[in-house]
Amino acid sequence: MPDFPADSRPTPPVRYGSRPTMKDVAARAGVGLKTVSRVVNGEPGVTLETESRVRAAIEALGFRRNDSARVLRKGRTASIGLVLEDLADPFYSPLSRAVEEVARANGSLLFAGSSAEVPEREQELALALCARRVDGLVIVPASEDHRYLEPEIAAGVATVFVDRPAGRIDVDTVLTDNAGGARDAVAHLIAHGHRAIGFIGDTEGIYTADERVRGYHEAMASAGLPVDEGWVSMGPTSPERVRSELDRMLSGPAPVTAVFSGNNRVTVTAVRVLADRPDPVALVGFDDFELADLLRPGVTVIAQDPVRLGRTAAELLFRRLDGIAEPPRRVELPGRLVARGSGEIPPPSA
Amino acid sequence: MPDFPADSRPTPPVRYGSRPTMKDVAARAGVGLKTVSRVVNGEPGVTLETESRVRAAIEALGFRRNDSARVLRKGRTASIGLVLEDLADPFYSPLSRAVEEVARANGSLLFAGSSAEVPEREQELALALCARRVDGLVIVPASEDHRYLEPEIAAGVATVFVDRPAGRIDVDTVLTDNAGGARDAVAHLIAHGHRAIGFIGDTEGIYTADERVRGYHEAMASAGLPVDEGWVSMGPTSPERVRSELDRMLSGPAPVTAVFSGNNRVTVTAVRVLADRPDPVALVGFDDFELADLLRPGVTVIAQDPVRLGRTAAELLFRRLDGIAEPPRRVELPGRLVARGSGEIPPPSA
DNA sequence: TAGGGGCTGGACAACGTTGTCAACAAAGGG
DNA sequence: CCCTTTGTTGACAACGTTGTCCAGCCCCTA
Repeated sequence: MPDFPADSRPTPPVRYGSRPTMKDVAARAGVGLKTVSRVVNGEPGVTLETESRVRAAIEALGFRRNDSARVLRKGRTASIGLVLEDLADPFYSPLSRAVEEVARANGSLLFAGSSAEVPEREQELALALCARRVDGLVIVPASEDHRYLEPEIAAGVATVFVDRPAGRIDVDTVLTDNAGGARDAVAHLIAHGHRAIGFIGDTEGIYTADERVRGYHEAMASAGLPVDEGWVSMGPTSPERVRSELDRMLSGPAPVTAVFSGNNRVTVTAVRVLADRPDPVALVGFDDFELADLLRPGVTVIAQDPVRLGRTAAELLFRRLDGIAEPPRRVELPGRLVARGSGEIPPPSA
Repeated sequence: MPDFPADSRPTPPVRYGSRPTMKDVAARAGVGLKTVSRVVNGEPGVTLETESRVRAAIEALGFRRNDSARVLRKGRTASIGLVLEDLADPFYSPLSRAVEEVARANGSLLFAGSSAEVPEREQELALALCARRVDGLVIVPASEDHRYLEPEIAAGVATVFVDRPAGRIDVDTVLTDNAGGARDAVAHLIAHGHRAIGFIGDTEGIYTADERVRGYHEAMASAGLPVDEGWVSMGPTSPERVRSELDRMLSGPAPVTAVFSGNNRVTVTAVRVLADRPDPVALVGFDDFELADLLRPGVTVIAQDPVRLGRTAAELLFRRLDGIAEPPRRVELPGRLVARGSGEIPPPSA
């Protein structure tokens, strides 16, 4: 029941392919542009009667506010970017979900992208996100030098690194205590009687890989155990490499009796390889994975908490966006040893 | 070696907190606004000498083009949106990675969001993405009525549904042949001698769940087998429910000798439950999962191809954006039965 | 009934970019 | 030597929204 003659002004036709704007809505409702804006944004100062007329026009035209224009005007985009190694990696996908959850709670949308462990791609992605003027960035770095982010950070893009630290810039960082977890893993094997323990890790230069091998060496050293040079292998986590390295370690001149695997992909391959062997070999893996408890024996792991990692990082980010100005923080979350059987296999001689 | 006196005009200071614009760059380089735009976009018609002066200014100021403004001007955002049930679900994360990969190949960024199976949240997310003026949407629907998308689609937002069809609108869709896969699964169990086969599926109303239970009934019917009313259970995939339903089916008055589980979460719980039983129970699951081959017995599954699902959907979307105008297409990808042992266990009596 | 105060509504500029168009200089042809 | 052509450059409007500010209007009071 419109209280004005419905046909007193021509209603513009719904144009396909080009969207109606506030101007169109205003024309159709017979009000000013700003009044439409007020209705759309729930601002006060519009009579109920005017508001309902505007709402009817919005409905009729299928109007939806253009947030690009809004962003341009307001400065804030209410979106954050996430750059990680691989969206599909079972370790990172709960992390991204946690980031998304926090973003949602703060009214933000999430841009997500995978670097595929290629430094140039990380940079390309991060800068593309900055060009979109994301309010903040959560980054699992693949590169070693992040000075390229300095202008962005100076311009106010809140930035938090997760899982691995940033290179050559000082920013908020959320990490797991990788070296500590590795020490625990190796100490666990030593406690079960092992002396010859192999380590198969990810490519050298990746922070987590380096920290874990460091923890391995520390644990061996503090137990007074020598490390044979063939016991440590760093490289790509491809099944082929892991398989051949494992075979080498288990059958070389100084064979290992236990294996510490440096991440979940390595662990999975290791489980496969070890299952083919006649004698059981002790195994502890870094990173938990689904069904680890269902295997026989269950796989003992150092479990990180990817959800907490992501949540902590995102919360830190939004605290920055709320204007908290503290020096960059470095949060380190503990790993947790979950004993399931594979790590408690004694050495053959014992 | 600038060929103009470096101090002939005052260089504006780098303002922190607010970013330099093309205007700033132009002022610093002593050129017009449009010339900066040309350099930034690699348009022809700029002398090498002018270009280098502009580049120097860009470098010095840390300028990065504001893509929000660009989007506003150009209309296309070079970004697409992905709405799915759960970013962290091991089934959907390879799908999202595949979508991301195709987006990247087409020069687009990806907005990702989880609906958590809540219809309102799906709609809220999809419309928020439309307000950001994404060029297209890939949606794994959680709701039953998608007419709310009609104005968006009319306005040119390319839209593709994956894994589940859209409700009450006619759009491009990419699905797995769920009923067919379910028929294969049940037929496989029947071929191994089973007559009493239970089905535990996801909540009724979810398309894939309904299709799979339909396939189950079809396979039983076409083998001339009756279905006891206690053999079919639909509901949430929580471990508690799955456990109690399984226990009920296996020990009731008409106990089943084999189980067909309706998705990977159900399957995982089923494996756990069945591992606790003294006698082996045959099991086939819908959806493959990592390590299914490592369990003893290996778990027989109907494998979908989430990567292909995602890739196909995204490619369809970009084909639409390239202006292909065909009626909406419905692509159905086959499932593949992977026999690993658990499905080949004979019934106890045999 | 005139004047003042509180609401409501609209005109206008600005956000940073790109498309259009015209100005200008240098080069070439008659 | 002038006119045309080619190539380089910049002024200006427009994209759709929001913030500022001012003009009416209504109601109340004196």
